[in-house]
Amino acid sequence: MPPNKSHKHVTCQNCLARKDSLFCSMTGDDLDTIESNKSCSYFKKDQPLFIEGSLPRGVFCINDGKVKIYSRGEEGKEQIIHVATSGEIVGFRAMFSGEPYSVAANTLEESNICFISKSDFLNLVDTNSTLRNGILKELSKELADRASFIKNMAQKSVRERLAASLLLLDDIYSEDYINLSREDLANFVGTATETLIRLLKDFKDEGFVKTHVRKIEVLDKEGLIQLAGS
Amino acid sequence: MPPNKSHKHVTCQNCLARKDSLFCSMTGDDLDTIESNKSCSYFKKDQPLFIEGSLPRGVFCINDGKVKIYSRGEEGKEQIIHVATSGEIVGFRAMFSGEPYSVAANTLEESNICFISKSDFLNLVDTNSTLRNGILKELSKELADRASFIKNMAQKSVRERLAASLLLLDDIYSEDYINLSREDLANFVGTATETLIRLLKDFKDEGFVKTHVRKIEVLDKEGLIQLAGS
DNA sequence: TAAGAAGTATGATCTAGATCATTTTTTCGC
DNA sequence: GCGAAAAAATGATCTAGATCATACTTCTTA
Repeated sequence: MPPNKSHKHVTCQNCLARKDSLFCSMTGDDLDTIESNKSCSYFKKDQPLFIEGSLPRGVFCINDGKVKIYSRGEEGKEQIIHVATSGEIVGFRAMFSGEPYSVAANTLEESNICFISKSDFLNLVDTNSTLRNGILKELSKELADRASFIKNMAQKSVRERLAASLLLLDDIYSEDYINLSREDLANFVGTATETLIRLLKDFKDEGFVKTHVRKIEVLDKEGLIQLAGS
Repeated sequence: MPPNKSHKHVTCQNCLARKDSLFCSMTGDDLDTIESNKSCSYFKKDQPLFIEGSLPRGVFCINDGKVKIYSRGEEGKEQIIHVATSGEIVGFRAMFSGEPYSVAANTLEESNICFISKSDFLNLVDTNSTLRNGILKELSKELADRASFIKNMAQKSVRERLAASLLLLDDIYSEDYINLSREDLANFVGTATETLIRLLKDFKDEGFVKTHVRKIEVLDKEGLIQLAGS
């Protein structure tokens, strides 16, 4: 029986996730404003935060849980762009572009997620230059990440990409085992589910990972780094 | 004989490219500051603006010409992420992230490009909120573009990607024919040069494009849109 | 706790596209 | 304008990985 996360109200002041987030340096006053205007909800597994094409009303702040950011191709196949975890703020890109969401976001597991309205968030960004600089920095880093994502997609084999993805996910899941369905993992790596399953089996046989039913334990980081290449 | 662009000094005030750029709304004072601090140079074809891993000293503002933004894979193969044209400001991502360039930039043809130092640029961003918002918007849009780039890479065939790329480049080269080497085009589409050449031949046979030696004229936009899919 | 559904696994087959080799065309420095 | 070198084109071959079919396992929930 998994620990029941269910709903619990977390105040911004006490939010443990905040220290890892863009809001880490937020001062008393700003924090109070957000705290009194935010709403906090419990999400079950695989619930949408927003869908592709809809208009953003605010940003989501992950207190606890995991969220996949993805885009759906013509035949409905998802490409997962990012897996967000506690402390991350999701959906602020569309806040600035003024355009509808170009991606969708769903919870990957039970999660506690707060919501801050567009106006509250934009006010904050406008008045708090530390936050603003943090956001510029964050956007820039993501842009760099995506450039290398594109390069890997174009030039690396599925085997190499799987190794790189497992390392990345191992970081995101930190002390836990990686907990994604084979299909989600395939959609992150950018391959067919069957291919992913076969390669994962190879990785097991070669001692890089161990599976606990659907969860994946990384055994040999060094080996995977080797395999993933530059 | 191509028109000789060679060096010409352009003032920010008279810069025709500015109206399409992030600097479009810049006011007299800010403009004067930049004008007196910028430097303006003529670049020959295939000269680097900056290389992967080096530290940024400022941003580049394309007055006239084309610049490829790319990243090099293990075996040296380039993945072109973006082709920048007049009015675009190149290299401002790394300005905010505080990290070395994660990509490189080279001219694709003779170009006139101005340089604005890091401190001048950051000052401007800090004091000019219109510019700042423009930059946030621009970063966000690029992030969305790259998400769809990733999806296309993962899910579309080379044929579909070539169609999409030609449409994109046709826009960038606006009134001119697309002018990229087959190798650069292949590195943009994310395929082998031979494969690109073969597919381009198919496109010629099917009447979508016409080639003028190395230059490519798009004949049937609608057809390419059809082919490129969503 | 049983049955259905969803997820995982494996096998067989097929092809888009990479790779290597060679020829032809274009470009560019002298 | 000429010769070398780079770029473009074409042909032959090979394989990573997609797709389709089916079976097995693990979750759900009645």
